[in-house]
Amino acid sequence: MAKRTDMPTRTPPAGRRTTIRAAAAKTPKAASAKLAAERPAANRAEKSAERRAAIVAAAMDEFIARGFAATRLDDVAKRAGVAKGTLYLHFKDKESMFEELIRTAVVPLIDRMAAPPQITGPVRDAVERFAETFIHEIAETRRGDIIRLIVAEGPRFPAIADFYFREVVSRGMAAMRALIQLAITRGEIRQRELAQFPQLIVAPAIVAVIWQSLFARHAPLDALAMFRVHLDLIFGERRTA
Amino acid sequence: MAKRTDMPTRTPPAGRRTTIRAAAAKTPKAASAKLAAERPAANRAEKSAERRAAIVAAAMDEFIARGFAATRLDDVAKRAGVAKGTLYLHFKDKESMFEELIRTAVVPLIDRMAAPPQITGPVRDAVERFAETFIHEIAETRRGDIIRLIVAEGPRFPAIADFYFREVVSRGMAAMRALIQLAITRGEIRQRELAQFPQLIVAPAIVAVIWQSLFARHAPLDALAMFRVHLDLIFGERRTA
DNA sequence: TGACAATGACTGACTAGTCAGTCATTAATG
DNA sequence: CATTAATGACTGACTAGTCAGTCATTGTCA
Repeated sequence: MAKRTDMPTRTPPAGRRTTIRAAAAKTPKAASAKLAAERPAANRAEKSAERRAAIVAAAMDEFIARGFAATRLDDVAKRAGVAKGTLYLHFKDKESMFEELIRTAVVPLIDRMAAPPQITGPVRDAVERFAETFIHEIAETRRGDIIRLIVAEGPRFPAIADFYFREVVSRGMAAMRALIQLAITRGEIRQRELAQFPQLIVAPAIVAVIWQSLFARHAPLDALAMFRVHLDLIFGERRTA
Repeated sequence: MAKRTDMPTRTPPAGRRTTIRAAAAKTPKAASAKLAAERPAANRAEKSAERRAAIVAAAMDEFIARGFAATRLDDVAKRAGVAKGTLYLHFKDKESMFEELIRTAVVPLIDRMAAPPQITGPVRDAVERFAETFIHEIAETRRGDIIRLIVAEGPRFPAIADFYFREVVSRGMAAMRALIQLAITRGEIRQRELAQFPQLIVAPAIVAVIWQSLFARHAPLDALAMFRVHLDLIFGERRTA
């Protein structure tokens, strides 16, 4: 396989940067203003957390771009601006790194979904707000790539597929089903069978995510407009917004 | 250690060393012997075609199960019952093998889709027949895994994503759009905007494919029933035929 | 406060494999 | 027997994971 060809903005050779001798007004407690010239105050714990964050970000980029098997930890380290050994101070091995990464990345999804749906008006409005959030913050951002990554690697990482199903899919399905049922009792939705297949509500969003990854360059997709038409199908057409 | 981070249980080395002349002579264990024995009247061209088919089938299994990067050609050869060198008599390298494989596998999709939609009754019936075919022959078979494979590897194989978009997606979209427009003029579909997003028609089918790969074990999905509800949303409810 | 010691985060050369692709040798075919 | 097909041992490039050593930071003491 070809080696890296991109690798934008080569990060400097890590935090060697000794002898900076910044004219920092030394605080009484921390005489550690040497390396901390760049950032205000960074003690050991903070720096470690920063490094970990850098590793996580770098690993995310690489895994998304190449998938699990084709990602080289040397590249992750280089992109994070650390030595390879440092990776192993934060993660047991490549596989744990990958799984932990996915888990971390999925948490925002869960939080977003766990927010109470705010049903102060028509159910359709709640669903539409939900869809706007999803499309704006997931389908059109890097989080969408994570969903694609789960689809791609799920079969080889059952632990990840299980986790995702348990934490996101089944919960989201339950929430959707409740919403559908509410809408049915209110007379907003006529198809009672829809409650059996909450997947139908979110299917266009999933397709939008995939489309953006694979075909955006061929034919850009206005995911939100598409979803609004989809809602018209479910709730019946309506004019005002 | 090294890169033995793969999950699949490594197949044991099996019978090693020594050119086993005797074995090939008596039992149909050896692949070459088997082929020759089963098809007595196989000439060179036929045998070559058979071998190629065996390689294609084996490679498909491996690529689907492991993805491109994690698939070992040694395993493909073993599964196909040929030596590794034989692979290179049929394919230039691993990458060509993968791309050619996808292309080969996608042809049936195209053929299926290219079949004239047979609009002798309501448009809904045509779409429903189409969906039945799709779900029965793709979502519930190995071809569905190929779609997942394209989703998984597409970003790293633009040639494949391009090919798939050109040969399947854009054609399918055009066909769907024509169908929608016909249904609109006939009054079967009310939402005129649907013609702008033919993706909405097939979205549940795509989701079904992904669901089968990832979550079937957690919660089996009756894809056909789901699609019928979906069609009710689009065409309006109707009692079963 | 300044000097020295202890700590442990970080490094990167190195080990122990792995695997795509090659090619000399052997088998099959016509 | 002359070709062509097939084989599988071999090579070399590549990479996950390790670990002995470095040095910035922190703690201690006068």
